[in-house]
Amino acid sequence: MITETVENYLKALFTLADEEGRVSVSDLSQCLEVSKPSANSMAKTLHQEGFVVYEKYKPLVLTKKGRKAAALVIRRHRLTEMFLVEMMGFAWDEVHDVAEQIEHVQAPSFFDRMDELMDFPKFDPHGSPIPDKEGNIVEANCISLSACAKGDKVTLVGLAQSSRALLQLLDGHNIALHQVLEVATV
Amino acid sequence: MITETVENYLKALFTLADEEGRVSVSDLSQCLEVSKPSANSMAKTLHQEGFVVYEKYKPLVLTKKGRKAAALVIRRHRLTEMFLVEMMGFAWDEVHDVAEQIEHVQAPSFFDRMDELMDFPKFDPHGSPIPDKEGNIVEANCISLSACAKGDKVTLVGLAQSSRALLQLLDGHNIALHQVLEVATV
DNA sequence: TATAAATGTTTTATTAATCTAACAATTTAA
DNA sequence: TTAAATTGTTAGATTAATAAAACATTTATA
Repeated sequence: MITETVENYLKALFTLADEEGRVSVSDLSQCLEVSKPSANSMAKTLHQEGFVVYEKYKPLVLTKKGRKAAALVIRRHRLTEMFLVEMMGFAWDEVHDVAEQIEHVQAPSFFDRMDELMDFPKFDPHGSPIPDKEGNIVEANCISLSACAKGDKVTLVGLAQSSRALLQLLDGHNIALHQVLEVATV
Repeated sequence: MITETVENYLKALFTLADEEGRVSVSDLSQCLEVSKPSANSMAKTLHQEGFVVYEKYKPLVLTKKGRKAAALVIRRHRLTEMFLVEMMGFAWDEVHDVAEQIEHVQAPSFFDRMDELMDFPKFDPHGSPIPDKEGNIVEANCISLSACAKGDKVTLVGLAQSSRALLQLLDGHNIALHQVLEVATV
């Protein structure tokens, strides 16, 4: 059975690999706040289990199996976040830590039921796409704020990061998802 | 921080201690399906942490601290079971395993919100009392079926065990909680 | 009460995950 | 192209939880 720790490493790999596809042991260790030897040792384990391709002194690359496993953890995380907000009345800046724990629950029917009760949402409360049951994830159809020009009228559909600080900052300015905004400065 | 394993031992102790108050290492190991050396070793740990009184060759007895900690795990378990049934549409024989996992989530607000959304239920879907936030648990105001006489009209308010088999047997006879029944044989 | 059965304990070992310290390889920059 | 910095690895130890084997104690029974 896949351990909680392995699931966390996979999730980190998936997130870090977003651009490059390749993740250094150093980045991995930093992201998870563990020592480099820990990340190194897990790299070997993940390679043995077929979740990553890994050779000494080379960065890690998720295999198809690893990518799918990671996407399914992220699916559970984002479904949970959405459930906490939509069905349980939590604010979008309160759900991360709880979801971080619930994502490891081994009970497909639990997440299926959440999904159903919410009528199969496609995005989480921060606008991030929810992978489907096969681990497929849709590319967000959007442009980043830095690519906008002054005066552009845009709809906020997602956040690249969703740290508590950022979420609360947006709250403070009464900015929420799906709102139409005008770019004031570049 | 109290580990998941410790929480499971405490829960077992609380349940087994129901009558006697004293729990043998053997019973504990059987209940949790671990070896006797494992249970023995945990007995020492729990004693060191002040959750039980334990002396070599003597049965374990929960301290006040241990009883409270155990009751709070059971509170989370039963709140979760109730939530799964009342708010998520699960059947009463489907909730045990999921609750077994979710009970370990470290997020008081999550359980508080459940409690609130259900309007502070006092019993779980099997009629077992839900301990309050201080770990106090009400004694069920009921008599056991074996103490009934033929012809007695009774209301089913709880189950001493809630194994899947029993729950499904009751389902098969269309017997549910809070139903008025007549004792047919003694 | 002597013996068998049950129960409890110690010792030793394993596994997963982690760390520190020391060392090796690679990359960057002078 | 050598030196410094960064990055990666190995070796050795620790912690929590577990179990098997061997032994000790307690309890039950003949």
